[in-house]
Amino acid sequence: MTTRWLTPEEQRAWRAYIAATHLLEDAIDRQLQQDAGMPHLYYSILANLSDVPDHRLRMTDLAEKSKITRSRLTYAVTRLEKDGLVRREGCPSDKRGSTAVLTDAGMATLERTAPGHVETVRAAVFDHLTPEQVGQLEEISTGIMRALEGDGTEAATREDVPWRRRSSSSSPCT
Amino acid sequence: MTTRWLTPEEQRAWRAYIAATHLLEDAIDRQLQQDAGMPHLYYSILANLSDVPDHRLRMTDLAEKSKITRSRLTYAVTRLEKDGLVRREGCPSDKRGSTAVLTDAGMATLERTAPGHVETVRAAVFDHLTPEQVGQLEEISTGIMRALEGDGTEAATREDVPWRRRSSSSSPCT
DNA sequence: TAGGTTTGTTTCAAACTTGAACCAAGCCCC
DNA sequence: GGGGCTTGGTTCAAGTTTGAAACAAACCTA
Repeated sequence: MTTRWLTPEEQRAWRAYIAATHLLEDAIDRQLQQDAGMPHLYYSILANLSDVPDHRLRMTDLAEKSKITRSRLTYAVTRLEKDGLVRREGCPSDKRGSTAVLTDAGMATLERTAPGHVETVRAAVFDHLTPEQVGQLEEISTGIMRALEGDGTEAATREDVPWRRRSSSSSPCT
Repeated sequence: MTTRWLTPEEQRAWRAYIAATHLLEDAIDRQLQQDAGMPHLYYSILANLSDVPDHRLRMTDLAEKSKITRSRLTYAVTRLEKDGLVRREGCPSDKRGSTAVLTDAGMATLERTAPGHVETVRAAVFDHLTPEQVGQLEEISTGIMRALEGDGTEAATREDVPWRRRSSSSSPCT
């Protein structure tokens, strides 16, 4: 089958998207490194914990929620634990499991640095988007997400796609 | 000044965008690592070279075009040079400068792997976007780009805005 | 034209990411 | 109740990224 190349419009959109993404991640990383002493991903991990009942999550669930590999999360949590922002707890009901818990210091860091982070995101993104565009961004992003995660309703045709990840649901381990 | 938090709609859009971006970069990196033996960024660098007259660009211009730091580019080009896909040439007219040139092998690699890459991008992104959404994606991305390239982290970088790019105007270095 | 500044690029160490290999602990099933 | 498979998580080496510092050539400017 011959390649279906991108149309000129698609190419322009793709290039703009790639460029915007690079610039944005750079800017956010710089700001958070400056103000919170950690890259964006690490901040997101804290945020993801803060955002869940009891501020605790099984490693696998936290990786899933953060859209990163377990290996990467292990490294990140090790660092955050060293900084005292997160603590690991074993899981009594499943001795393989371990649970990441946001500490008070972690919560405090989050609260102290959230305003600056939001301000950066606003300045870079939302301050010049119309409400319609906000909706469009969500829809487009959700579409990409679904295509890559699979939503379970379209099993057979996508079975061969190599990058699909199985979505798991492990126990809360409270 | 009190923080202007994100509205619920903005939050949803932001989270979806972050998630989509992570998943997409992962997927593309995996595909290209598989098929071309290099991460997306390195492929983009080759593509950026292929896309310019003579397939050659001063390091700084290539970094600018690729939206990455010079340091990162130096590392990448060193690796690509080791693989024979790019070659460095000195610049006679400005002895500080060096120029990255796409080799025939680099061009061949690009041609061999482009279809698979496009297919991945299509499957993840464009196959489920309407033409309107493609336009919206471009506009939103362009807006973010503008906000971040104009909003200076430092004055010197801002001087480099299109109308007075000394490197590209003064020394094509052919 | 000597000094200081700017510009183009590289280097270096420390931090981070990757993917495969690994180690337990649960699970299954005869 | 002892294999064999799966799952949760970590480890390890190799590769990549970062930001600051180093360098050298070019550009002032007095």
